[in-house]
Amino acid sequence: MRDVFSAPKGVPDYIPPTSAAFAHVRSTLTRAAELAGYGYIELPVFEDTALFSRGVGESTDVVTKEMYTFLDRGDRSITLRPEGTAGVMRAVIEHSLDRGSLPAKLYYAGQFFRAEAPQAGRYRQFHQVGIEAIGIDDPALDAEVIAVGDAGFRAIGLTGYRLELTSLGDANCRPAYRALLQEFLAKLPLDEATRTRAELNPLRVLDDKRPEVRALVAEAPLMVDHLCDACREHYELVKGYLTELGVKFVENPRMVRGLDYYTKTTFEFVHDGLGAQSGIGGGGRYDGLMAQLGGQELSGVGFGLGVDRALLAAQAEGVLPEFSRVDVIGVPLGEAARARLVAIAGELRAAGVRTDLVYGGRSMKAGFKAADKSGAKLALVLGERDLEAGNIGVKTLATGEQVTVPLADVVEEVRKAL
RNA sequence: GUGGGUGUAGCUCAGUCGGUAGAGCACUGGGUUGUGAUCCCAGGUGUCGCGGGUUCAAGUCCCGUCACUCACCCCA
Repeated sequence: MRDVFSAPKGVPDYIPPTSAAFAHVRSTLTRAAELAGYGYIELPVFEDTALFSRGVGESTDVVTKEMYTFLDRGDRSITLRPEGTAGVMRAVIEHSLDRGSLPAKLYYAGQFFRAEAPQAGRYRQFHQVGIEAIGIDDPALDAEVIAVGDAGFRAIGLTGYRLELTSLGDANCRPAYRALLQEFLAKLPLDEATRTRAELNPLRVLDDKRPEVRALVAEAPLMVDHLCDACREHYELVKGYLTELGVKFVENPRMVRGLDYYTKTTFEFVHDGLGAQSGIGGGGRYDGLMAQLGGQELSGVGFGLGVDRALLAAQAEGVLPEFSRVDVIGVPLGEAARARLVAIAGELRAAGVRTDLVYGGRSMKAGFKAADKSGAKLALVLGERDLEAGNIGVKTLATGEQVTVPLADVVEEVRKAL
């Protein structure tokens, strides 16, 4: 084999026909956001490194060991965005969207980057569709955000996932709980790495997958049992609204997210058909983030949905439709016919019909093979005899039926037959 | 960063006891002059991941290395 270039480690290429399914999944998710009144925001894929270290949190793995960070030509520290919320908050503050009508409801779609060891469903460049509702702390908004994610996955056709929900408390009640949990964890015979994690972010120990650790923390105190009155009421209301919305959920009081900014409502969409990387989306409310990034003291709520993983889930469930790239393909017999079909293809495209031609002066048989493989519904067959008669053949490839129509009417006839 | 698995044609893979590499699919052309999917015929490619070692002889055995992959960790 020749020495050819390959894509960087852990970076997926999506090529036809899979790329059509990928685009479909992404647009289905963004459509769900649009249906709830979220406006599109287009942001850079790199930002000031400090935006993420301060926004996402210094104690997270994302910041400590997974960021693509480099110095640009002006010796500024730049980082390829590892998640979407910090950038949205930066833009909201910079453009004073928080001074307008609230909540500011925004959605985005694009690439994100984390330098992890790749494995099934985990890439170094991955795609997310995300939404953020900023500026109002209303449990109904939490429920809306969750429902939008759920609606997006449903619209793709997914059914094999569950929504896990919990509350992480807020600045009033979490510090006390955190101390309580740390006290509990300090008494356990944990290995060194886990002990370090217990100091840095004790909640994360509750989410450990190793059976021996799970057993150790089985009796650990849980945040949901130590919520302050305000957080408890908020959580109860979110659950009530979700029920109103018909969104099913299960409570998972041990759920922890990888980003430090979450408070109160926190959720994750988990799919069982994907192997180890089972989270297809997640999010929650973040009370302190905007102030942390130099903005007002305003709360927000949002999610990030994994497009790559949603695609894997859809493939695993077998719910993706077939995607064709063209509707009509012209099969020319001879030079004069080719010239005429080139013109007809232009007319059809202008009329909104996806049209391709068989190129390369191939034989009739090869032409029809190519037409068959194109996935087109109709083939336009044109030869010298038809030209003289002023006709063209319109063939339905699936059935083999062919009708002859006047050349002058071809666009109209094609549109009728599609 | 830590473990396991796998590297042979564009793809999926076979290759026995060491004897200089095969199948299917895909692709292209043809099967009588204007009709595809089935069928038949024909056509091509490999530094057997890479580097060393053992041997008369290595895809096959040994060592190293790289890549891919799955899992841990973490997460979309």
